[in-house]
Amino acid sequence: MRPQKVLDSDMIKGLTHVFRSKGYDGANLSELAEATNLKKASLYHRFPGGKQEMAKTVLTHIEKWVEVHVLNELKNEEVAPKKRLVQALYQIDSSYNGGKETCIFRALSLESGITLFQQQIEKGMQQWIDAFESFGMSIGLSKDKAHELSVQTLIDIQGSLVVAKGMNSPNVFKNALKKIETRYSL
Amino acid sequence: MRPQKVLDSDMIKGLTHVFRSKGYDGANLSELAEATNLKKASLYHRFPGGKQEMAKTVLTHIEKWVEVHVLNELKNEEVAPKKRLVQALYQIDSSYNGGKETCIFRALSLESGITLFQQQIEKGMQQWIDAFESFGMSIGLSKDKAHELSVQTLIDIQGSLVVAKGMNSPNVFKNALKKIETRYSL
DNA sequence: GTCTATAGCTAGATAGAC
DNA sequence: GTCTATCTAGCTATAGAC
Repeated sequence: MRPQKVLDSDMIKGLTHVFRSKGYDGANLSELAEATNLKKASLYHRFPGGKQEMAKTVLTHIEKWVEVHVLNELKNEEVAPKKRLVQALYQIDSSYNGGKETCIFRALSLESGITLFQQQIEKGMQQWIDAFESFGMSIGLSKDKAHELSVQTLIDIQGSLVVAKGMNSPNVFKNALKKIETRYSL
Repeated sequence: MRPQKVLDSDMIKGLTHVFRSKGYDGANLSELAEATNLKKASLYHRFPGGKQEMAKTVLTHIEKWVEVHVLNELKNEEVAPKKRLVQALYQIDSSYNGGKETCIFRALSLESGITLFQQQIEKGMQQWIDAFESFGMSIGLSKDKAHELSVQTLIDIQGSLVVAKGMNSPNVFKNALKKIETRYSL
């Protein structure tokens, strides 16, 4: 077996960046190849399922990232609630590059993307809601209240990213993160 | 002059639907032609600037819609504040088909779209913020508070549309609209 | 596993008849 | 103003050498 020229992790990083900024239709293979430092045919060797498999892999990879950096962080009862929340929000902030990057769920939510990835997107969003919901309950909120707040948290993140992008003001996202913190009033 | 086969208003309606659901890259001319009940060449006759001009026209048209159905509605001091707000939210609800349709700003906010339409999208979002901000002030909120609430309102609308689409649950949007109403506590 | 070269197709856009 | 027919460039994907 000949060694890979590019590590899986680096390759996925490149694919992620392109799909996030361009969406599914807007991402073309020339760009995906360039972003991964591979040629088109090599990408097809690694992803026999083509562009669709590439996007799916990106979604799966992000799912794992969220599990580690959001879900587990929020659940870590060895750390004080406030600190847990702050740390999770910090991770979120940097993963969206302070509001300058788009969310992959949104980027893949236009018709062609949602048709192909509805299940994974739904699961991914549910993961966020579950994470914040269980955090809310761990600090003593009722299940209903915790659920409501977790949905609002996801809405705040997604909405502020859309507005930050559209108005070219990453601060809208930054402020939304601060507001999320205050909503949990710790 | 030979009469138009399709009215401007109907044509724009068709274009709007395609761009909203597919985004700029995902919308292709065959579909745009089909949705407008015209052939490709006829579309080019009406839009010499091609696809870009079509999308730009859609944005301009929506800008006008918002001015009439959101801005003017919220400003109409002949109607009681609560009623004004409820009416505006009702218009918003039906324009997004109860959370099933995507927002044009979001659909055109991926890289190729934002590159072409940044200015118009920014202006369009500012219009929403101004509308709700002046409404907030008209019911006695401070300028700062009114501004904060107006930004939150736009975030709630955009975010709930993203989540509603991703989770295939239009109710997320419906609930967000209700919450917006309560936030103005009238 | 990676590459060059290319197949096969569809995209956006145009020419010219009616 | 609308249409059929067509151009060219770009797309996804594959073949086959190394």
